[in-house]
Amino acid sequence: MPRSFLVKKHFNSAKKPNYSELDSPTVFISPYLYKSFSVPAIPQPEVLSSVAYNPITVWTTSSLPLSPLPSDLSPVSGYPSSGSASPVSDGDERLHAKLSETEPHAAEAEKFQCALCNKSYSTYSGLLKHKQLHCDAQARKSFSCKYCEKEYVSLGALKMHIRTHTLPCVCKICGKAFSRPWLLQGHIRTHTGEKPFSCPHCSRAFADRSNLRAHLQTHSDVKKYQCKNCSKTFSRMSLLHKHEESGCCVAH
DNA sequence: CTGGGGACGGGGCCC
DNA sequence: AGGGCCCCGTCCCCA
Repeated sequence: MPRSFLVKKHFNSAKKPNYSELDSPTVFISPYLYKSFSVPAIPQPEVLSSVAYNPITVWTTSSLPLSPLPSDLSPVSGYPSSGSASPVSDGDERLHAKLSETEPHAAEAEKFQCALCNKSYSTYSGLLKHKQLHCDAQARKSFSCKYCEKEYVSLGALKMHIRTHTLPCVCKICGKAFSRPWLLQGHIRTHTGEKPFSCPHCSRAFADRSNLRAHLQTHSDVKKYQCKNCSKTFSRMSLLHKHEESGCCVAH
């Protein structure tokens, strides 16, 4: 289940909360976040610099079946290089890697399932965290959000969640508010035009790392998301979903 | 209609 | 424990 399905959505005009109605104190982002204003030139962050990529990667069907991104897209965790037909997050790979090191029984079990909600996790620690944040909360004292119906077993988790309501990080330029400082940082780039994440294959640059990742898919003949029926591939899951819903695949 | 970009949210992990 | 960062995923908009 996509994580974002758990998230409260704002549609159309309602997508943008009326920040003036928020009753919690607003904390303007600290000035250091604006340091980049004086640097219009596009820096190359270490994590996505051209150095981090293979100089030119020709993504062909034979060389990169379904995960045609450079394996070293992110020097932190690496990009999924699995040939699996279904997208596998590098987070999963990290978990699996950790699994093999610390969870000897996980290899056989494959998954750790919550007895209460049946949600599965690839690591025991993941399951534990899930139970702490969600299911065990049902049986223990929980911290309830005053803005919605969500409950958390830890105050920290609740505080983090409440930020999505209070949006304490406010853009000094346009007044738009965000739940987390780094979201504001990304937003500020829309004002400054800063696009630190450059595509190694074309001249495009992006303000958002995730958008660069999606863009990289467009350079691939075989993209990450494949239709099970006609084998056509798509750069984004949403496009695959549209494709499937369009009735292309009769069998579907 | 399709594909791509912009923007943003939450979970997971690390420090 | 809490904050920061990364990643995945989604929605909206536009060409």
